[in-house]
Amino acid sequence: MFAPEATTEIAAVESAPPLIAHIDMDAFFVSVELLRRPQLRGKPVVVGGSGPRAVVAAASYAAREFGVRSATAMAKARELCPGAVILAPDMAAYRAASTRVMAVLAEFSETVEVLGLDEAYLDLGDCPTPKSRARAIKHAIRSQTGLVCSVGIGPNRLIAKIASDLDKPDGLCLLVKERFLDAVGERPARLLPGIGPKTAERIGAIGITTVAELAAVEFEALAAIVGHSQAEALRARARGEGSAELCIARKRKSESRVRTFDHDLTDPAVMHRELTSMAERLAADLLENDRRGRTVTLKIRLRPFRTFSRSRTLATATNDRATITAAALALFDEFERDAPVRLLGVGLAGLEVEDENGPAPEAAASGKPGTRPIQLTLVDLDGEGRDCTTSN
DNA sequence: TCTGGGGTCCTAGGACCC
DNA sequence: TCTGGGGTCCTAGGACCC
Repeated sequence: MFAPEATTEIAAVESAPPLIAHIDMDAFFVSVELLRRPQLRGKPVVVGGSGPRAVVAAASYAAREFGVRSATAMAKARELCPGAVILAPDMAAYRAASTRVMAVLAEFSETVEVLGLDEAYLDLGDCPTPKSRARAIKHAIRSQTGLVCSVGIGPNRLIAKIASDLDKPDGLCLLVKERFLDAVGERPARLLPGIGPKTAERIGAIGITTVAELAAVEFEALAAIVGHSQAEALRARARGEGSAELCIARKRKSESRVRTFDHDLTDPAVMHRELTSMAERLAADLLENDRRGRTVTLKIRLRPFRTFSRSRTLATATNDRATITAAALALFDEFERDAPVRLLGVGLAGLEVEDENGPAPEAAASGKPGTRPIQLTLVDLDGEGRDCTTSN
């Protein structure tokens, strides 16, 4: 179905839109652990914390057969699968493995959008033989890292992502737009990214449970329950419509540290200590990367599970330890608690990047002193650093 | 499913300005 | 002056994703 080399260009113009591949590592954290513990292959293995409130970070396929999934409470996971081997997360190892995987992907395309540690989109352009390209990618990842992935190929990000999920693990699936509803129309609408438990329940209330039903729903009926804007987005997704633009240099917009306590806290002095410690770690990391932000956010979760946030925007961006700590403690002291505290967190939003070229664009635009403000502003307008979130 | 940690985007109301 | 409309910023909460 794909044109031979000589007519590639014509084929691309006529029918073949640029193709996107979605690469999704299979049971990533577990698979990294298995590299150094090969004797556990095929067994139920769970990566997760050990505290009373820990959850599963990753489960092997053998463990999934017992009903253990990501985000299952560890206590529940042990109950479901008493024979599971439980391993503590080793994020440094997973980050290192992720870096190796992404390096392999970079050999195949200049345009790679990394999403988290275990996923990426890759622009295949008008590749005439996308399936053999995908096989080559899978083979390279396996031979260079020892890890297995699933690849989905489609005309846009949405279809590529869904395709990568259809054939897991070790999958390879190419899905064209025309066949989208044939392939997933009868599947639950929950399959679509952006439809979580709440939205699934809401649309279920008007009788929509499958992708095909969502694709065919009368617009006003859908808009009445999820709003016009979301209705538009959901229906488009159900029809396989989506963007094919990748963003290779996303800028982080906020950074935070949160902690759920093994036992709920009631002593304000202890909470002050915890907040101070988180604010200091946050500030240290921001300082190390030369990032500053203006809005300090306090996150607080009360027993049993009520979550609140309070924020304050400062006059200028900062990464100063004392400033962030003082703002977080002030927000905390102003908050009226009526129950013990399960979680506390400190965040900084509205981040600017201060890289080697000079101050962040905001600072440059507002006339603050900097080394080379004009160059940076220009680079940022049309360079790779362009913020792509607006073009989606 | 007694529910982690680190993110993103969206919505909605109020303040404030012109 | 009894009262418009648009734009932007800030705050809080919700939903979702990996």
